[in-house]
Amino acid sequence: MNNLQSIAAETGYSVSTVSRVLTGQAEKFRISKKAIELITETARKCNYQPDLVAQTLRTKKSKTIGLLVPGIDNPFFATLSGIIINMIAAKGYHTLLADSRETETEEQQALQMFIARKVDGIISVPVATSATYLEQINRDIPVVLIDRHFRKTTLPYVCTDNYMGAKTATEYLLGKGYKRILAIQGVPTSMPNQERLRGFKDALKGQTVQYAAVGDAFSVENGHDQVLSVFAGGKKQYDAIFAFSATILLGAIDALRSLGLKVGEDVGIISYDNNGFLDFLDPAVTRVEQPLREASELAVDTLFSIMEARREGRPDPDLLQRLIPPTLVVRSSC
Amino acid sequence: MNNLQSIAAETGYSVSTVSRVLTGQAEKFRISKKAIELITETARKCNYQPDLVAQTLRTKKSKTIGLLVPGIDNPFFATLSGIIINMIAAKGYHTLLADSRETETEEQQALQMFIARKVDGIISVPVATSATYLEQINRDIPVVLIDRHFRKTTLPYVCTDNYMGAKTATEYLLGKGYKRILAIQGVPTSMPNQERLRGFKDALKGQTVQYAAVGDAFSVENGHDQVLSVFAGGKKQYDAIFAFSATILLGAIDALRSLGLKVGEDVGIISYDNNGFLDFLDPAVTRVEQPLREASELAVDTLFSIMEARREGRPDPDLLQRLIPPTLVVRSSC
DNA sequence: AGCATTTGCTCAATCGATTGTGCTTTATGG
DNA sequence: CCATAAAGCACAATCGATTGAGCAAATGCT
Repeated sequence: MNNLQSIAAETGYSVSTVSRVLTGQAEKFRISKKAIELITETARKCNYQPDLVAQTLRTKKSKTIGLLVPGIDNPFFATLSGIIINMIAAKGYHTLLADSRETETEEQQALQMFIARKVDGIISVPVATSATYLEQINRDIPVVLIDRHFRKTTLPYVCTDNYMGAKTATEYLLGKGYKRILAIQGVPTSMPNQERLRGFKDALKGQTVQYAAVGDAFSVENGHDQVLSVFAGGKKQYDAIFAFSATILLGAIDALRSLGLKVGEDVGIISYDNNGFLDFLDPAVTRVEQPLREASELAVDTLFSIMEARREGRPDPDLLQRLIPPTLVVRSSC
Repeated sequence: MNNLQSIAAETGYSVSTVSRVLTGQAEKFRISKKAIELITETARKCNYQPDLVAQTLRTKKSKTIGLLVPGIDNPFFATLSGIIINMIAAKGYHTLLADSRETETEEQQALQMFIARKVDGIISVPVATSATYLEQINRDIPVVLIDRHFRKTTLPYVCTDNYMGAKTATEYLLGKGYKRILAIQGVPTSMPNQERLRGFKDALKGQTVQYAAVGDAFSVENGHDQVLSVFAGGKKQYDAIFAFSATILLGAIDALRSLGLKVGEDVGIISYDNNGFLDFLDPAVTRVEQPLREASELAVDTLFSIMEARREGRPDPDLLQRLIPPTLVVRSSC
């Protein structure tokens, strides 16, 4: 055993005294210097580590954050998770990571699990189409959304301005003189996708440009399949492609090559997402980069400030619902 | 409230009876059909969810696995984590993810945390140079190593055969007629790196080939810096480069380009790691791919079978220490 | 000396589950 | 009709911490 009881027995003090010493409440309860020293020392030499489970049960604080993403196998979310996990660790908290795999039921299960495990806060890339469930959870456990949000919600979120990003990208294509533009989109129900689509279409308003938007997933296959079916028969239907994610981009490039079309020459291409690899493709891919680190930091800080406010009985800080502007990184693919 | 007590009050039965019914031990304790139905029904309509923290405290089983990687921001480990997390989820378990950031102290802290949180098992990509600490933990909590292992250890592990992979890659380069080969390595203390280096050197034994191994991290910067300093002054010191990871590869390519050297023509290049992007570089990169999914599956299954054996008081199953052979994926970069 | 205060600690309840033991009540057998 | 067994459930301890309340001894004050 290595618990309060054993230390109490060892030192001759009671469990409560030991507890108060080791939680730093010694002076508040007027524990003698002698007791403090003896207890601290025995704890050290026994290498005592408090049982976090018991602590959680008693205090209702687990020092754990639940992180929920829709697909950890997607490099975008893997990167995002990595950043967030390290920021959480820097605050002395731990992370329970769950993957909803783009499905609402798995999302709900994960959230239930978070609750049952008494996480102190939740950071989520939501999949559901309605905010109500998360808003309800937020009454008990602070929730901050990242990357995706709901149109009207009382939940705080930090996303990048997908509308603006897509609009900028599209306008860039127009400025380059492209006249027939194909957008390949990701999950249509997700807010980033909807916003990118809106930005794409708005940029094209009033322009004499042929365009279309196809696709349904942030995946390599989707990019591949859409290009194959749209360019079927070797017709050069479009002179530019706007890929809504790097994964889509890869699939699209692959398909273009298999059709014998030269990327950047026959078909200009522009992408969304950050990915170090994009600079190493030939041609290097012009893209809309999202400030992931900044967004993550804002989200994590917001979550912790809400947690702190609630701990102290204060009202939640001002509702943060921020759209961070992305950056157009110009290379040579269009 | 939404606990056993409230359901007990609601139904008029005692907490213990409710517990036994809801944990499926009804017949074992001869609970009447009437009681079973009433309790099950009330639990359902109250949407009762057992408190996993309390359950863990009492049973010492958390249904949680601790996953420890040395750098979640590295795409390789991000992918690996993603695969493992989903496999763990499929078994009905949850994942606590920690990042040791290649440092032994952070690794130890994470492991301490796993213990304090009563994880049922640990999957780790170890950073420490000695196995003793992990072996000690393994006496209480099953530990399975993945990707990295220790030379002599009683711990089960699933790694890819890095020696063979590097040897094969190097022999491939030799077969192509390269005479001056530069290896850029990653973390020198890590077993995969040591094995790759060994394979590299063994392949060169008895060959009239000039070679060197430089570098110290699985990072883009390392690849970049090593190439710059080795090729300093525009001299074409080596006609081929063996990058020990995809990240190193990127840095190297970047540096080569900045020096005006054509990848694949002036300098042949071969890499380690799987990464979908490698096929899209120009030229597509010849590489040693590791069967990550297979390795993960083996590791997870092994962990769970050990957990099961111990639960039932059986001895651990046969010690699994497997090196899975990697695959050489031939493209056009050398 | 006598009372109040401070010091230094212990007791015991509590969080929400699980589980060994034991107590009624009803059924069974002879 | 009584003994025994089985059925059906409740009691209370337990996991390892935290925490409000309270008690005895030491000290201060007049």
